[in-house]
Amino acid sequence: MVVAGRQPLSRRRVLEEAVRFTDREGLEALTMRRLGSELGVKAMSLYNHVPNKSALLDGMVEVLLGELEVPPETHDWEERIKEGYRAFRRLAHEHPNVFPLLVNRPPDTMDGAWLVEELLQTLRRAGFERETALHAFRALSSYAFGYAMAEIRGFTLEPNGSRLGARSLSPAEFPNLCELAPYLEEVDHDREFEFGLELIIAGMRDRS
Amino acid sequence: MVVAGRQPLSRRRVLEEAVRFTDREGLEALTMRRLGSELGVKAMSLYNHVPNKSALLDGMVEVLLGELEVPPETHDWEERIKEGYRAFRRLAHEHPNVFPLLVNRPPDTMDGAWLVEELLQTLRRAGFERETALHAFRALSSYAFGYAMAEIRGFTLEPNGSRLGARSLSPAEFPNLCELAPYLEEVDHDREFEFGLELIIAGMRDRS
DNA sequence: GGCGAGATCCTTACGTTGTAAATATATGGT
DNA sequence: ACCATATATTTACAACGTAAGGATCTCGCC
Repeated sequence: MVVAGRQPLSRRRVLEEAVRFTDREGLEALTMRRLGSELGVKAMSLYNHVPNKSALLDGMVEVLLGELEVPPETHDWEERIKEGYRAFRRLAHEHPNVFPLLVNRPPDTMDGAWLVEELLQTLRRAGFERETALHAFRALSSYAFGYAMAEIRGFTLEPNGSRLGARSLSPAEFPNLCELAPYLEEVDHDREFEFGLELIIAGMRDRS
Repeated sequence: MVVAGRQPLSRRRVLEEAVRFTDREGLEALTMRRLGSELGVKAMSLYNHVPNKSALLDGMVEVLLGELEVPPETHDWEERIKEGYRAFRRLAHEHPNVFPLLVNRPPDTMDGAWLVEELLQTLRRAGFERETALHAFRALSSYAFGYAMAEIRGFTLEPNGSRLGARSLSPAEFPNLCELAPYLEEVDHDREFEFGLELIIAGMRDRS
């Protein structure tokens, strides 16, 4: 007799739990044993649904990109482009510990391809020619990815460590940095992201 | 009597060998034992010069940024900005296996701060006000970092896997992507990077 | 109802990893 | 010559990914 028979494990359930768990505990806490126990199962059981850990991580990226919302068509190409990258950045906010997996594993899923297709189409319809559209697309993508990663892990170039926090730099040597120090932490990232997006699109406007 | 007494190990020597080794063999091949043996020493000896592996990686980032060439002043702010980010991107090319460490460990070194200071100064002198300069700086940095990472590890959004290489997408569903498929691989990245840089700077030009 | 096959899960075990602890060796100042 | 300090080694441990083999569950078919 079954009380509340544990619903059978499946690839999807494993992947989704992996994402949930990683959101909660961080990537380096994600081990096969830990994930197994989270699902009420021993580590080796996971190998029935996933060939190895690397494939597990791939699958998590798949789940991540599955949540990507491709924006509906609009008459305004600029707004559509922006919406697309906003949705991309939103992924980083919703899954800050999973998003960085994109660094090591460019996706193999259709979900990412859909967004790309829509963005490229939007650019082509806006009048950009083939290669210009590709270059612009990649500029925007690099920016959006770089910015989202910076929000999660810190800006790569800025000294934000404890040892060298901007307030310990001598204002004589680093006047501009020190002048900005108070702002560095409390910037409204939504606005800042929009600023950069607008910057690039303004540059494109000149060309179309 | 000393034949060719092994020069004494030191933090610098450890870090530099770690970078050299990682350049050659990749990040996941870098283990304490392996690095030790590369230096003619057992793993535990390294702990005399580095408190743990995480600190070793931090040190490698330090070495990486130490190679950053801050461009000399010019009268042309646009050119100076470009030179700065070119130098940053060059790091990725010279140490493709070390550069990605920047993702997890924003630097604690002065070397990075120098570039930031120079870039901010250049922007201020070009007439941008404080916060605009910061936003623009971050837009450029995000772009440059995102692009460099994409060169190393693949563009995050583009389907470039084996399963889903662009040529296996149906042209009916993905006309724009398929149309571009032949170009995706053989783009001149130098040119493309410059294109994006110019795009952002053009956007800034409108504002100053 | 019962049986057999395939899917699912568990146990055990192995090699590797980072690193703590204790020990040994070399070096340099007095 | 001697000792303090810095450096190197040995040994050991817990945690990791996962191979191999055995146990158990599930479900279609007689």
